[in-house]
Amino acid sequence: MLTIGELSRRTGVKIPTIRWYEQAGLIDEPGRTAGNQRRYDDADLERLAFIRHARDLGLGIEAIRELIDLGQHPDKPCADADRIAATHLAGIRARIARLKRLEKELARIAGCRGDTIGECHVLAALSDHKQCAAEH
Amino acid sequence: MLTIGELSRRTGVKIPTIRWYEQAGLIDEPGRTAGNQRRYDDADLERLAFIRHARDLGLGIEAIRELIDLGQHPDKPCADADRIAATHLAGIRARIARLKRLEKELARIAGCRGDTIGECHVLAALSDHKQCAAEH
DNA sequence: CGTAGTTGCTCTAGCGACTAGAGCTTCAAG
DNA sequence: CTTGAAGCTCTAGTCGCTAGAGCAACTACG
Repeated sequence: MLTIGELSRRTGVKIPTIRWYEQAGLIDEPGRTAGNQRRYDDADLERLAFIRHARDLGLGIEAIRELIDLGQHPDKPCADADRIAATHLAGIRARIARLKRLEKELARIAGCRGDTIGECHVLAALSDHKQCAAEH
Repeated sequence: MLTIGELSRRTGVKIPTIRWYEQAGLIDEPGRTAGNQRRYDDADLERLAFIRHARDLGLGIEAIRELIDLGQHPDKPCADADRIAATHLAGIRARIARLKRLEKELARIAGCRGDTIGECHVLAALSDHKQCAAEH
């Protein structure tokens, strides 16, 4: 039996966040002591580690909820879980592509050789989208 | 003299967002008609285009506020504006690096060859961080 | 058994950067 | 003068937590 503090220490998830996950329905409501304190078991620990890992990989709460639901039904097709991961992967790739465009543009903008704001081309470039090499 | 709707159309910034920028102090409170409606001029248009462009490049509101302040003082050193852009660029590069690590890990995880959830390695990999090739 | 100190509880509010809606007023065209 | 579009303010909601107030319970020591 783990207190919420121990669970937090073992998973690296902060205490208020654990309670928030409970509230959001990602983890089951745990048992309570006579004095109303939460007590967790190893299943809760695993569940929370799963959530933590998925969050670290950037999955959203809704996607995690779906994955947990799937995990409850071992007979459902694996393709469902795969689709969630693949969708998320595509999202990440899109974000990388966009950030790379921004990086290019900003790298071009930064590094002003003027002295004062009046002749600063950082501000000029930000004022005028037409100075950009590409869309972003 | 532009209405808020025209300003919105010309800059691509939605009407509530323009009002929000005003509230946030990024644009000056414009003049009003006798009937209390906002009327903008070309300076407001430029300011908003600047904000829009900086936002598109991913700068935060606080950074934009600083840049606007700098723009009001043409005698200040250009290095200040440059520092903001460079800081932001570094942030973007860090985000790209992190997303690339996630991409690698997810690409490895996705593409399950099992049939049912019970034998799905997507869920297994998410449950167990030790299966990951690297930290993320 | 008493007490002190740590940990837990609930509830509320705040973050960034908007977005959406209700319910009302004003403007511009015919 | 009427109609319909566009404007106004104010409030609340988004996502994924995080922080704080004010209290209750658990644990270790004497």
